[in-house]
Amino acid sequence: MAPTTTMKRIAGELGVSITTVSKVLNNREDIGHATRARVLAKVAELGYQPNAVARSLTLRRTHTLGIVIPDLMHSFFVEIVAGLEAAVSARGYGLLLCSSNENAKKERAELDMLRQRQVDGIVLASANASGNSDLLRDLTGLGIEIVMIDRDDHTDVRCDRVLTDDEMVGRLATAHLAAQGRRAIAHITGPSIVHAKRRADGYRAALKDAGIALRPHWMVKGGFMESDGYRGMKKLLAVTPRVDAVFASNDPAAIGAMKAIWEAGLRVPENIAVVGAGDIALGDLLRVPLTTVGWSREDQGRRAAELMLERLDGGAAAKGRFQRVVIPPYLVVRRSSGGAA
Amino acid sequence: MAPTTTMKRIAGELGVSITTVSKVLNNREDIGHATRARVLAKVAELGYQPNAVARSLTLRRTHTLGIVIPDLMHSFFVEIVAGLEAAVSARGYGLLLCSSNENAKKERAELDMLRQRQVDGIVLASANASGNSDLLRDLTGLGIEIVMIDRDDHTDVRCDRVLTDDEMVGRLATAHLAAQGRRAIAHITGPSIVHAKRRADGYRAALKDAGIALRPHWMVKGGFMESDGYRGMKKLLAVTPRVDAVFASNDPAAIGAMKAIWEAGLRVPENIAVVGAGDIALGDLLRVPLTTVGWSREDQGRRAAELMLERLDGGAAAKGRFQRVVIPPYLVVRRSSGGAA
DNA sequence: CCGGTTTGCTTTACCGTTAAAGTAACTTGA
DNA sequence: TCAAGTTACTTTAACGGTAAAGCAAACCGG
Repeated sequence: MAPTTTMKRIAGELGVSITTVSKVLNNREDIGHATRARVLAKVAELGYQPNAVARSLTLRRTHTLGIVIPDLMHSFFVEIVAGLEAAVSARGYGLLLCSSNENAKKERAELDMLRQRQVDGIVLASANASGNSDLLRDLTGLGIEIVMIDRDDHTDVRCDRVLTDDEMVGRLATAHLAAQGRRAIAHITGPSIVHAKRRADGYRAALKDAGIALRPHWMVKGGFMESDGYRGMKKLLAVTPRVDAVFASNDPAAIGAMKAIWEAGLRVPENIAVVGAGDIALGDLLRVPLTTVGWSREDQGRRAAELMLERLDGGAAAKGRFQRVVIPPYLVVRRSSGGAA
Repeated sequence: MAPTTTMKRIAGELGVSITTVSKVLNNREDIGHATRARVLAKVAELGYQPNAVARSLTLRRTHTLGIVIPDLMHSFFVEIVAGLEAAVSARGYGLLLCSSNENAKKERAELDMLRQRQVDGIVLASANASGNSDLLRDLTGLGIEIVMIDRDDHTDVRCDRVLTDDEMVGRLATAHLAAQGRRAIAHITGPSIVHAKRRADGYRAALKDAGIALRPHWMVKGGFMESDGYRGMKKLLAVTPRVDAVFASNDPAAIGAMKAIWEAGLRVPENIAVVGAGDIALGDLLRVPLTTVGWSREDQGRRAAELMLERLDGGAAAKGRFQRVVIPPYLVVRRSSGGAA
């Protein structure tokens, strides 16, 4: 194994002190022209690379961030990670990737791991921060910056947040269906988290704006899984008069709903129009391409990175109030809502 | 900002030496029962967490691995990362995620970054290791273990490899088409890398096994992108007598091929059967579900992790010859090949 | 030509941890 | 009863780097 090139070695071979080498590498003023040149030559000759671990220890900055997401198999989070990674690596930061597997205990373990590794900051896309806000407060107390993705609760954790406007998601989806002339617009709700509740709020608000009275049984309890949408739609199909449109709380649920509709011998969008939310990848390659409301996850990741880096590297000016950045949702019209080619 | 709890602080409050605390935490034998209990109590009281950076510096082990992939937006690599992350975090290792964006220069930069951060090992899913095998040799020379994913070239880099059997991929796809009674089976090749060449070898071998003579023009140059498949199929549609099946070198190319077929007013699989390779996510939600040959990327990531950890933590026994682990491919029959429901 | 400043370097200390060597006090065994 | 362990610690040094203080030699103005 090749001997590692350290500043000590460079200093030794040149007959100067280690500090001199350090100063050259950090562009300090008080080193003479000749010495600087000699050191630089040696550095190039030996291919010296600084040891980031040692550097981190003295500087008390690792230039490393942690990202904790609930599930690596979900394209949703991966897109956030992609946006984050790009922004973060461009600024010379490393990114420690952690998956909590939707499990609060594993999340705790990952957060502890990140703490021990002395990361400068953590971006948290928590499925379930609920149990862990004590830990999060500890972390901020230790000077670890936190940016939360898609979480508007746990307001006792002092951090920036990057989220979408979930009420607008529900509004856009529902208003679009109303604009297509649908009048019996149902909603398969999500799980009991703020996001889903706000989407339902948007649904109700858009119905009202369209002058449609919300009928009983139009809102059925669902969830964020395909099977939830399937079950929810089964229930809706029993409602008379039959609904002519449904807004599912996310895309997987919408896909489940379409399956239930087809099973019942009905057609999408002719009999029932369907709109989802989330704009998942390949959504346009489905048997019936799915109309959905999305927002840029890459932006979400990128903005999270920017907030974080601003706090870490920005001047004192950056240390102001914690921010809530909202990524605006957009409507993607495809065949399932009967709205486009 | 809360004061960080260090061993020094614990030692101070207890009136013992730092080493004593260290020994307790590392379960050394030579500490008395009473002292051990006092230290442990203090550790619990102050919620002490070891500083991994300092630990890494003395131990010369960071318990951190790097993973370098070409593209985070491609589900293929993400699945590998998922398998890797699970295995690695279960063993207490951290994972630094890097994307090379299919760019040899960025890859170099990321590898340098990982070297400076003193990672114990690097898992490399290189789109283009070509230019960087010098760097890779440097890294192994420094004692950084490397595991290459899906790469069988650069044999001068001493490392383990986890790959699939690409010839078998081509064989399975082609033999399946032959088994469906197709006789004019074309192939849209991939880019000029070993993988693609081996898939083409498998294609030729399976044709031979089926007693089909390979006709000129049946093999057209393609690539791994949807547009490559589209263009390749356009060319194939001009061949007479018309082919009745096509094996595309990967799934995106197969999707492109299907689009070209539909544009020509033909049907899949009735007129032309299509098989891809890779088994990308959501492949079964396509307008015509795609028959494909896949292999478990999670396994690939997991096996990479196992090889790596075995080398890092395993006894001397593990330091033997470098291994080539082959992940077996499997056939997924869906509608596009006319083979299933 | 002498006190003070500037220039260009070195010395010392520290970041938080572990390993190796050192050392008292307390057993042993013959 | 005393040399030779054994037990339970402490001291010292090191990992690779940075920051602060120190210090000679050259330079400068009056």
